[in-house]
Amino acid sequence: MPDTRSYSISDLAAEFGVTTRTLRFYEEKGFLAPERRGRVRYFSAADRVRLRLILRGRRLGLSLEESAEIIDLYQAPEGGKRQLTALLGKLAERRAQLEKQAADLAATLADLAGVEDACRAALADLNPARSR
Amino acid sequence: MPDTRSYSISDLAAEFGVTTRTLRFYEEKGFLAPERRGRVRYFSAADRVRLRLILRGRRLGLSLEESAEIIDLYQAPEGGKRQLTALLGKLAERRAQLEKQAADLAATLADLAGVEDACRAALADLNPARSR
DNA sequence: ATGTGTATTGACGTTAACGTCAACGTCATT
DNA sequence: AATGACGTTGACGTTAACGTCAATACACAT
Repeated sequence: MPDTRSYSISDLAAEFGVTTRTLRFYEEKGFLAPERRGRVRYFSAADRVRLRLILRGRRLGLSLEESAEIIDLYQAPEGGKRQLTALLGKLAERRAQLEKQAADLAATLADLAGVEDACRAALADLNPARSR
Repeated sequence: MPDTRSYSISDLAAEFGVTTRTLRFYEEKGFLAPERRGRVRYFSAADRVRLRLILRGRRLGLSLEESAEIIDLYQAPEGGKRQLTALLGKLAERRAQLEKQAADLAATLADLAGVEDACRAALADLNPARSR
């Protein structure tokens, strides 16, 4: 069974720690497309996954546009040689960017680790009794 | 010699690929504090390093405030036990956030790698002659 | 003296990503 | 019939991080 359950707007909002306004905004901008019965929104499991990915992108500092573009790549292994080659190009671009970001991240973490060490050393110096 | 050279605003802008407006904005907000002779700005090597760190933070999706806070941590291993402990707390927070980001990044890269594989497979399928 | 280049300070404009109302409908309870 | 809980659509407000002028200053070369 393909998980036929649906989620209300406040279900999803609560689960992911965003406001309903955010979800309506995402729909308005085309980043989400929940089913509509009357005016009411019903989010599917697929919508939920998509939201999760969008928020992951957000935590990475990507714009909603960028997140959406990447997510669309996930669904795209179709088309002729031309399309596939173009897709590979886009993937390479993204990968390069994300890998640069990973490098920046590693550098920052290393810097913080350095400070943390110095900090512990200073603390130990300050209280030589119970070192460790 | 402690690298006594100084940089003009457009020097730095060109080197880091930002506009002079950006640098003035950073000063206005207190993220940079170049020397002033008359009205003209002279950026030191230290200013340059700080800018580099700010931009690194920016690439990570941090706000300027956040970058500045982190950078200030770098200069902070001073003060009494109370200060040091507080600093360690902040460092732990930051590290947690950045490590979550690293996880998100890894997941995204893995997803992209999956698409890339599928894409290559599709291409190979499409042209069985010269595989590899 | 006139231009050319680089610097400055306002000051208003812009975009993304929502926040914050207001005004309203619907359904289940009380 | 009224109260709440949840949903809806506008529509205007907000913040960060600059962009985009305009007007001005200063140094130097022609």
